[in-house]
Amino acid sequence: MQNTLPQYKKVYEILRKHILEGVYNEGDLLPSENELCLIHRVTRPTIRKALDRLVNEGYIKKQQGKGSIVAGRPKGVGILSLTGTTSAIGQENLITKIIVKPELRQWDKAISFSITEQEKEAGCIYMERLRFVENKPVFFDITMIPNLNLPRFSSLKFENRSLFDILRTKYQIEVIGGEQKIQATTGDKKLQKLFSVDTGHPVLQLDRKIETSRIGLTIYSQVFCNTSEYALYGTF
Amino acid sequence: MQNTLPQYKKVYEILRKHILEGVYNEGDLLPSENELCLIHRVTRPTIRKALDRLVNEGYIKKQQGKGSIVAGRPKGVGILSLTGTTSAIGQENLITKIIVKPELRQWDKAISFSITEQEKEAGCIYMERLRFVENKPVFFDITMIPNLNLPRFSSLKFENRSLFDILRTKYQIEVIGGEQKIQATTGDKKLQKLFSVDTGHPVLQLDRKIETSRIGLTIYSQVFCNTSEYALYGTF
DNA sequence: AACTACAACTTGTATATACAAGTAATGTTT
DNA sequence: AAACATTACTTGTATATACAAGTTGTAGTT
Repeated sequence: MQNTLPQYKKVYEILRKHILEGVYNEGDLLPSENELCLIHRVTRPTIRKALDRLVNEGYIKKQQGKGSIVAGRPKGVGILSLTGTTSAIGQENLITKIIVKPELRQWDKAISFSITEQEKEAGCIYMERLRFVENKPVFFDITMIPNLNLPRFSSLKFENRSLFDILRTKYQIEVIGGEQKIQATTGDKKLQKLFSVDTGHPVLQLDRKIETSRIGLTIYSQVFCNTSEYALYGTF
Repeated sequence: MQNTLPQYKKVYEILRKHILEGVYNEGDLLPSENELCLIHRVTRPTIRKALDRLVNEGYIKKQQGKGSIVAGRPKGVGILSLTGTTSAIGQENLITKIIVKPELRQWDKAISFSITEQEKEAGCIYMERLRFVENKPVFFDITMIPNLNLPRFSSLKFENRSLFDILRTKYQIEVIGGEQKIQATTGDKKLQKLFSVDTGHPVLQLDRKIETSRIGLTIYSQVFCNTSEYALYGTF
């Protein structure tokens, strides 16, 4: 039997999708909470829980006496404050090429965060992806996930879906926090080739440790960005 | 009669204060939701609303069946999500040298955000500061503030105080949001000299536009970081 | 025409209740 | 002693209800 999502999450997913797909546009009012109750056949506290989350993530703003105003694309979602590359750039502009398909391997020695014994034993699902913005390689992502109870994960298709979308919808795993280090470096030979740049070209490097709602499941990610044409952008 | 805070906010304020003051320490469990109900004489949904906020801001983490675990330090600090350099590094480790004292001048052409007519007319208070971490130059800040009703600003001492502390305490101006661009570059000659690095040394560059609670007052800032020894660190 | 008061909406806060689901310690059986 | 089942906790989800407070349009008054 499939884990059924709680109602408020279902509503959240639907509304979020509708906002992203333009069913509601920036400045529009969502249906009132009472209307949403009727539409989704739940009570107001449940609707409000879904809306709270949309507010938190910047999809809508609420105004007492007026309604829920659609803010458009999520704000505050530059790659700096968020977890995924996709959410930072927007799915439509981002083409992904898998360099290394998800595979089980030992943990890389070069990881800049320390991992637990449990993670070490479980091994690591490793993947490398190169992401293109307007047909130019801009991001190179290395993702490492401990192999803990993620059935059929390696067989999933990542081409143009966000890793975190998949985790959220398929496994009910959500990001609850994390830490990151950021620095300017000169990429190594491999990176220079991937980005088609000269030796000494400055590259942005982000090392991230991303905690999830599943206990013990921490995702490690390393992102390199060629910022010479596309600077990272974010709000706060 | 003073605006009374809603109950869930009162509870939030109390718990937050207790966490910051060490009444509860990192790893401790908060009293259970039912205990908190008795303590604060409210019902569970009210307590849960207060806890939700603490979770959102990273003060606690919840685990079903177990309890609310105190996470300790406030999250979301770190230069990437915050406004000032001081708040990211901590005042005690940061020594500041003024390269260009606050002076009135025309706006720099090189500013990477567009400014309004009003700002242009008012002119710009310009300053440059070099910041040392453990006696090594790590940050170079350029700050530009429109000259709008900030009496005696130029005569203030900035040596070891945060700009934003001064704005808050002297002028009651607070940061309400902003946007930033971040990229990896190779610094120019001037920067290489300031940082004592070779040509081609990668440097992190942040361009920021910081909105304040005073209408029309937007602060523009450019920060260069030599991340070769001190990577920027942040949580989210 | 301009203002006022009201009515009908909206979201915000709070209570009371119920059951589901996860955790941990305890007691029982093997 | 080890494995299992029970129990008493914890947080998670959901409903039903009530009233407060802010917004907006409308009808009535000046």
